[in-house]
Amino acid sequence: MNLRDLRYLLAVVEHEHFGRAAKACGVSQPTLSVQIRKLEDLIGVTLFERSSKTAAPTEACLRLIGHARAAVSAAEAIIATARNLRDPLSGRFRLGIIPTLAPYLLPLVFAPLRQALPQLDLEPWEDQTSALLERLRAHELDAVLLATDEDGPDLVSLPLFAEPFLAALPPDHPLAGRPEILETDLARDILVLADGHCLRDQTVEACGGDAALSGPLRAASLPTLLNMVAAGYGTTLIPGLAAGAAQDAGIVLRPLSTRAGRTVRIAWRAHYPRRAAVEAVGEVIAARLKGFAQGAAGGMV
Amino acid sequence: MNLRDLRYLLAVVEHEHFGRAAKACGVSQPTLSVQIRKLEDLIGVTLFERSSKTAAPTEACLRLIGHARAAVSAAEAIIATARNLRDPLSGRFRLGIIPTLAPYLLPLVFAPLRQALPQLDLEPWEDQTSALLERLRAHELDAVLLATDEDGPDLVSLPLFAEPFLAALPPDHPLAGRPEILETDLARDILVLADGHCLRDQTVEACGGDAALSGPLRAASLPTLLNMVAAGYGTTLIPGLAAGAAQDAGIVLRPLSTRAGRTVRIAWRAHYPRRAAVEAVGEVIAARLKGFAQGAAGGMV
DNA sequence: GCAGGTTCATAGGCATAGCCTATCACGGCC
DNA sequence: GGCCGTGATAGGCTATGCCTATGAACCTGC
Repeated sequence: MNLRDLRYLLAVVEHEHFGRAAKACGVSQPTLSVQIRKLEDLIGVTLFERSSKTAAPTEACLRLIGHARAAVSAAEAIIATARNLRDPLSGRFRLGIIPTLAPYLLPLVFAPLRQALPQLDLEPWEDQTSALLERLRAHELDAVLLATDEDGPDLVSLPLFAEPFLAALPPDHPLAGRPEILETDLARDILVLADGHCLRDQTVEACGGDAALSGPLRAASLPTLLNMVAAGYGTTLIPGLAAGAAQDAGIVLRPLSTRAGRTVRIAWRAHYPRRAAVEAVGEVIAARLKGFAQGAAGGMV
Repeated sequence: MNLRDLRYLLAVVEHEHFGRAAKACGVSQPTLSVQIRKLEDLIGVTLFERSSKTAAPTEACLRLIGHARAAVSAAEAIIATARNLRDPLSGRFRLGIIPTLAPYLLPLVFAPLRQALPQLDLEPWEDQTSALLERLRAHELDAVLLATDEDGPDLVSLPLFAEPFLAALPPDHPLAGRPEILETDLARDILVLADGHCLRDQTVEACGGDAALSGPLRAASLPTLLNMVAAGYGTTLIPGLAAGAAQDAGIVLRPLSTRAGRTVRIAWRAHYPRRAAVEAVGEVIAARLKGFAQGAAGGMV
């Protein structure tokens, strides 16, 4: 059976006349006659009582056309729905973001994204890098924002902006008077995040290995870590976008003499079909953060 | 768009794998790939994210498959419904019957019809010949039972049984003593039905023209006419099947010396597709009435 | 009663859509 | 690097759907 046949059927039911129905369908009358006959043979039911005057739908035909109408309109609904879905810059877009980035980046980019991509229904999802990559590979996310470097050949990514690290010190810390800090000087009393946070590993690496990181404290989140630093438990490195929050907590920030930092990327599956959406989102974020790397040293965005 | 394509689409959604979906559809994998690709081109939406591992439905695809399922199941409903409608001996059957026949014939044939054609949903419709033919031609009836001879080339008919006329007399009528009656002897005080009843015209004709039919009374129905005869207003001819009712009314019945009568036929449109149903109904009625012409002279069925 | 205009059905020819097999291209995995 | 898996592509065949032309049945009007 064919949707075309059902359209023919409905046309003949409507016109009760093969010739006029054929004209309405844009085909010749013989075409319609043959196709209707085939349909009758297929379903084993005579659909029309033909005479030299007219083609009257049989009782059986009238019982069937409800279903025929349903099939045809469902097909039309597919076309109509597809038309709305056609724009890759519209629809749901599930974006994974790491926890050390989300609370500081989202407030900056939410409004610009809404303005630049009004049809895109952005759904942020916050989790650590490995969990995000798992969800991305499972098609549960459309793209992720990461601060790490590699994720495998099945994914591709685009760098968005560079984010410098800053030394975060309690106000009364011995190093607080210096204009810049050397990371290795922090190692003595540095505090880090819990396992799984990429920022933890980057902090450890910047400070020259994990030898000194023996403290019992592993902050579950960056805000907690900032509070601990403010309370004088130790020092840490923070990503530049968190500078505002750190200063609000009463923490002294100093640039690193090495200018160490991390690069934030947007990553997605290599086969993901809405690449245009990913790139548009990335572009808006990159534009909003343009020049951030320079300005961030002063603690501003 | 084609229902086949939608079936392919649903199969790939279900299996998330072109090869297995192809096997499920009974076609080759390239066939499926090409058709899905065409569908994507047609609706302008990427339906699957292909990789070397699997074919994952896109968000847009998942929004569309509801409609696709609706279309496919509507098509299947057509097939299923058609299967039930396929038997011409099932379904509604609207049978028109003339008023001088309906009340006497229906009680005889209703049970046999129910038994012989249990799937046939018989709907009797009582009206005079011309109205019945009009409804029949308008496809509002499937067949009609008539006692006249001709109805035009667009209709065909089949004789079912012969029904003799009987002379109906008040018990105290001068002719009541005779064993048989000559129709022309009835003409003096004969009563007839209202215009439109075929029995009226047949009575007039049997009694030798309308010369004597000057009475003001034109009974609207046969039971009324019987009551008038029983009350001594005059005589009449009745169809054999009404013998029982006439005797119950206290009327004397006598055979006609000419053995005049009428033939009851079933008629239907020449193009009517359920000829088998018409013939089956006719056959049951004819079988029930077999031998009636002989027995009817004695007032029995 | 027969010509002319309906109706739908049929026949023959043509284009193409759909299918198959064979093969390619890519990626993952020993 | 070879091997298996995935889906995509190419070429050839067939069936199907379409057209025009024609036929058969029927009505209508002269």
